[in-house]
Amino acid sequence: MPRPRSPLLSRRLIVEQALAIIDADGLEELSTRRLARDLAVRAPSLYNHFATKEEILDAAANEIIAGVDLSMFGREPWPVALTQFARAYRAALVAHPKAVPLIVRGPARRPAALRLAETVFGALVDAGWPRRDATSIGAAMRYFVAGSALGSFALGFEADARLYAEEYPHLVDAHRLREHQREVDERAFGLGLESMVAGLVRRFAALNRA
Amino acid sequence: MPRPRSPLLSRRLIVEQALAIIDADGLEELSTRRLARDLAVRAPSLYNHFATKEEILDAAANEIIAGVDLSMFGREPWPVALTQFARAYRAALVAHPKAVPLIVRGPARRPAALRLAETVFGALVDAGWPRRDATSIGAAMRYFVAGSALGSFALGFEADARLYAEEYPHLVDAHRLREHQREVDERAFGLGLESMVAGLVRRFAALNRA
DNA sequence: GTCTATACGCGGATAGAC
DNA sequence: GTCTATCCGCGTATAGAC
Repeated sequence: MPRPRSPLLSRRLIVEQALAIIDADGLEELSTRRLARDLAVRAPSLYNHFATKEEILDAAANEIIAGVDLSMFGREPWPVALTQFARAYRAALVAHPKAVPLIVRGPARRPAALRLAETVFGALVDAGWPRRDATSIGAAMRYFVAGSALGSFALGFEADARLYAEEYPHLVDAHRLREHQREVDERAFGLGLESMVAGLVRRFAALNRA
Repeated sequence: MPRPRSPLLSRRLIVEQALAIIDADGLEELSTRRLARDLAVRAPSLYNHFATKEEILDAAANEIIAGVDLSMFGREPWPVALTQFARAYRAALVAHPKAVPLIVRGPARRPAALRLAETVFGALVDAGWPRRDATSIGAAMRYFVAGSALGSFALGFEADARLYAEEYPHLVDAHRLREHQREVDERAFGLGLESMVAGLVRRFAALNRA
């Protein structure tokens, strides 16, 4: 098949299909050959739209971050906005759990990720936080959200009860964590998030007393 | 070279070299060929000691977790112990930052990781935390520590000042984050950790008042 | 029972025809 | 702008020397 009348591919089509493959079968299964096959072309054609596979992954990561709701900043008091943001951030990552390793690399030059950083940092500074603390809070949020979305805590344990029974007495019920995976992970995220924000509120008050 | 008099390889040697390669050049560079070359053997020889490459990675992950100090539990009040543990946990992961994706998978059947879970969970329950909350706290700690060790916040930003100047006014100084990477990331971890523990102390007090 | 030699299939990427 | 052909390196698997 020589050059077609109208392009068979586009950056948008490629990114969409890449995300679909990642969501369905994981990052390891995303190969240029597989991606091309699902788009009904040959692998080298992809290189007319992206210089490397890396660029395709970068575009997919930007797409995910672009979906994070940031509208609470400037509309809610900072502790409320921060909590809502963390939940929205986590929701976006959990919607594509197999793509999380991509996002953890940082904003780099991805527009959506830079806009997110700008918004969160700006809102905290506007609320009265020192710039240095605002940076720390933004970073801490990313640590916690990314860590929670990267890998389930509950799924890290085997379903085999005998594994724990003898040697790990406190973990006698650990084999049941998998059954309640969603609930266990969301409860842990909620507890950690609320605790961290409560601690920040205390610190903010102490800061303004001084 | 036929069969040598004494074995050239051992599980310990292989795991040590694997960690050295990961630390030096990253997970992607760890191939069986590279690993074998650095050990002065041929790649297939590795399969006499490990069934798959996956098993080698698993053993490396266990080695890292085995280095986490847990002695503070049962010796310090739980808020102090939890804080010290989180710092020790992070230190172990930061010593092998490129191996963090391995550890985030959870304890599975790795003895050192199971011992860690057993110790942390047991200490919290012994201190008076409900089992469900103790699970959440253990999970939240893992989220935060893994997220912080997985990828630097500071290094996620480019050193190019022009990237931020026009479109992201609040990020005018973001290009300098890289210069102070260690300090920025450690300060953020400390702020998040102290805030979370402070919030947990509050919650614990409320729990015991009820 | 440990290592060597060798082969297979698949990965990312490039050159050049059309 | 997509194709064919091709390169190199990866993990895996098996046969056989000793």
